[in-house]
Amino acid sequence: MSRSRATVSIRDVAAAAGVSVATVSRVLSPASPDIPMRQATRERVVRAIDELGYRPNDLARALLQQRTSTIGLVLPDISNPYYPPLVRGVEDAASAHGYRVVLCNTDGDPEKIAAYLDILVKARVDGIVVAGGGLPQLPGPPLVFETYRTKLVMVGRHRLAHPSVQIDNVAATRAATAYVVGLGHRGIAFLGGPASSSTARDRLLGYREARRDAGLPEAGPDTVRTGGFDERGGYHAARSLLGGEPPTALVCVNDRTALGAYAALADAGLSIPADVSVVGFDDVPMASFVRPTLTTVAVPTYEMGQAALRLLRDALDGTASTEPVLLPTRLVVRTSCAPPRAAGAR
Amino acid sequence: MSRSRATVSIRDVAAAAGVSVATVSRVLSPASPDIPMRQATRERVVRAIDELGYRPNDLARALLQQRTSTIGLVLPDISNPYYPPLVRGVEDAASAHGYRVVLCNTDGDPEKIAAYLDILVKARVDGIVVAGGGLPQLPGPPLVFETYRTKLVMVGRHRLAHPSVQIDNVAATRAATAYVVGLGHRGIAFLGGPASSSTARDRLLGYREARRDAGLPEAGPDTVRTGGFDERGGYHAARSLLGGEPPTALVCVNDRTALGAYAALADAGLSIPADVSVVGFDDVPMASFVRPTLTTVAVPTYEMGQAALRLLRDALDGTASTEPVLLPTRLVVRTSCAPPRAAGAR
DNA sequence: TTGTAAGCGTTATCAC
DNA sequence: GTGATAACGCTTACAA
Repeated sequence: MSRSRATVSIRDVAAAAGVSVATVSRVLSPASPDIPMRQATRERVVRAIDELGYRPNDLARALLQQRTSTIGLVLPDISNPYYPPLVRGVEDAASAHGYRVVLCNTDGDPEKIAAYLDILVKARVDGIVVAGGGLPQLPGPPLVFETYRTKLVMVGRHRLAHPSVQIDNVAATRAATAYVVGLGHRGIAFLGGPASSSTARDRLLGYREARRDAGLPEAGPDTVRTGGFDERGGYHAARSLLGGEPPTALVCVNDRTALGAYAALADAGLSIPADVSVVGFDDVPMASFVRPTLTTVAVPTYEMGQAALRLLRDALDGTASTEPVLLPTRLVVRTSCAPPRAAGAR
Repeated sequence: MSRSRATVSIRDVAAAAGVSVATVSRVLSPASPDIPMRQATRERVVRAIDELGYRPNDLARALLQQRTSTIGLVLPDISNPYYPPLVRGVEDAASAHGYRVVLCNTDGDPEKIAAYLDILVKARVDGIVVAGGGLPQLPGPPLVFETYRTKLVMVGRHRLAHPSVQIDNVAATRAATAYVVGLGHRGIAFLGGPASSSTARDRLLGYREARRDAGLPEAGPDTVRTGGFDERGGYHAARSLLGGEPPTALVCVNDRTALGAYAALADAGLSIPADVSVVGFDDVPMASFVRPTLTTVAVPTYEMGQAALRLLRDALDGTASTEPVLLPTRLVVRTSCAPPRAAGAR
């Protein structure tokens, strides 16, 4: 009555049911069905819980059990359309196994990354999924994670001894490029992606390898335009390429870049695929709704998220390998590519 | 040495520094600078912290202080491109004020919503931001939130006595429709949005009001096509509309729907805006990169996220009003609208 | 079948 | 200036 404690705790339930806190705890325990208890007691406790609207405090439980059932998800920017499916993959798998997900947008900024990792360790998350890189730049060996038994799983390329989910960017881009080569293209440019990104570097490498496979000359600066990862970057990269003799095909570092190129091509009065063929990467939802529909490499982003959480659970069980898990990509042929106007001309 | 405790705790630091745990706590306290302490002591503690790689346990702190510095963010689906900017708005503001964000995708499913709210209460989050509705369908009065002093803030329309951030969907769609009316259009259809969504209903209402303003006949089923909120929904809605006498302008419930309509129009050999004008809603990033660029209503999504977190902080301070905070929208005129081919014909 | 009590890692209130 | 110690809300031996 006087000075009632703020919220409802297990003690209030115990008092209301006329039992000890241990008994209440037993009713709430996951092993409850196996715990011998008088039926009447159990019912009294359940009733008290209902009436008081009691919700057990997970903090206290976590403190005792040394696990929070919480994981951190660290990525550059959820606004990048590449990430939402990944996030859902992680979250769906996480919630299916009783984990909560703390979202951390870092913009790829090493300082923000470091700050978030610190926060997550202090929150004693059971594990952390890191997508989009940025970790290798961390100062010093991250033994903090060992100290607090925080498991790390990476999505994408990295140089650390942690489990990871990846795709073969080199092979996928090589195959995508080979596809336009097979269509008869020779003037093939590569568009977008900052050199600072290992993903972009891998895709560029795949493009170079495909050129070599096809006996095309080494790609020079005239056929490779680096830039951003987004529509704007693709737009400007494509524009700058259209100045000289325009290529007949564009291999883009990702779909956003490709969609930016679509806009640049339209503005230049060039038609896809009659004048220029375009290939993307990622297969974002828009890829099948632009016209012409975009031929692109489908990345199993959602599945990568799921796989990352599975790896995290394995790591928590002590049964995780640091051997990267490679998920398959697939070239989705749609309508943005066609043979060049005058195949073989020149 | 023997049976060393698993992780490093404040006690280990105290032992290493040869002080009491209270002293370590004082060094770590936010008020540390104001606490009188011998410089040498402080230094010894700091050194011990560094050497042991100690990170204070936020759970223990939270348990004691009755606040977790964590908030829940409940929304239908992060994969819906409308949400990422909102999420970033919330998260940026949250992290700026020391809050962690737990992400909860519900697919709008009442059961998932209820389950997540329960989880969040058990996690003793300080507050919850609910976007995308679905709450009113919860069974019974949510007095659990009162019991555990969990503050709720809504983004979008709702019928609950909680603070909220909203936009005026009716007025915005009315203005957008008035814009195409002003261009001379009379055959104006409304596309997409399930009737179950209050947002969709509001936008439809705005469309109807604009028709009335313009002296157009009440919209019948032939001019209103409900459906999904996404590209697919827009595509099919537009297709079904193109059967009879096609409208000269399409007012779409959102940009995804509009982009779906773009595809349907292209497939039907109709050109935008020569044959049909299109207006969207939301101003997602793609809107300025499709060709023709999409005329649409810009929604300050990121700012809404920020505002939601501000409201949550106000609520935690006890200084929040349940009066909805209305953020302004803006019609962004681009190139998807033009006067109808034969203005006034018929 | 149920209760008592120790302890998870902190902070805050007293003493000294 | 610094140190004991009692909470915070729970789970889990161990007793009864």
